[in-house]
Amino acid sequence: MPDGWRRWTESDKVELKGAINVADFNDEEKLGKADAMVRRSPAGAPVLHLLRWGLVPHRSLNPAGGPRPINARSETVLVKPAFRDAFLKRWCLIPADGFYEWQTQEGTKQPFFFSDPQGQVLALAGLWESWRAPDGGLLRTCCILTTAANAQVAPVHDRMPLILAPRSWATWLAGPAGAAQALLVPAPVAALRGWPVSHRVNRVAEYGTDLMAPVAAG
DNA sequence: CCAGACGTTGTT
DNA sequence: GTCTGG
DNA sequence: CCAGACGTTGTT
DNA sequence: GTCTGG
Repeated sequence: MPDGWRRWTESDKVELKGAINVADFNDEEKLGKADAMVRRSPAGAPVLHLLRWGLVPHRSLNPAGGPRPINARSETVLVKPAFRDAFLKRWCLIPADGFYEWQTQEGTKQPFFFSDPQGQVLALAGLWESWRAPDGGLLRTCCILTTAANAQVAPVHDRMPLILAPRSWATWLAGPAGAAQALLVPAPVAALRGWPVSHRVNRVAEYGTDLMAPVAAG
């Protein structure tokens, strides 16, 4: 592992909240001073840094008003103006205990939580942008890449985050010009486990690891 | 050329 | 900024 | 994605 | 029904 790197630790897991949740990533009190994401530094060495959830394009006039996409399709990221520049220059890894997907069943939506079978924190492939505020401050934002669901997630939903195994982290952060293109694929089938969770997860105000707890479906 | 959009998920 | 649509 | 709102006046 | 906010 290169200088400046470290694996996600248990404290990361605690501080970084459970899974992808917009409210969490935008709530500075909940995030505290935790560094939420790994990104590549200008010098090339990966560093931990806080990025805010929801990509604000560099050209944005009003970050509060315009779209702030939280997902970018890996299949089209290179040809979409909104993502192309970030895809070519600004990569990050976004730690998450897991992610939620919703299964549509006869008019209802059942949320599921997916995570690493050994409970390790996942690294999601992300892009980031830097936006210069009128007062001179920088707003750094990010989004994740999505890909087709693997065989485990597919029964629930046809899309899922792009998950990178530790051995691929360096390649991703080195940039998609090279082998990173090959990383834009669904996770291996054995890489995830999933179960139904409470509908409480639907409320962005709800927060905490208890949202990941298994419940009976329905 | 200019004007206007620029993203994803989902789909009863 | 850069792409698409007209 | 889901939850929750769904308005107007005036001002810069 | 459709839009915005999180």
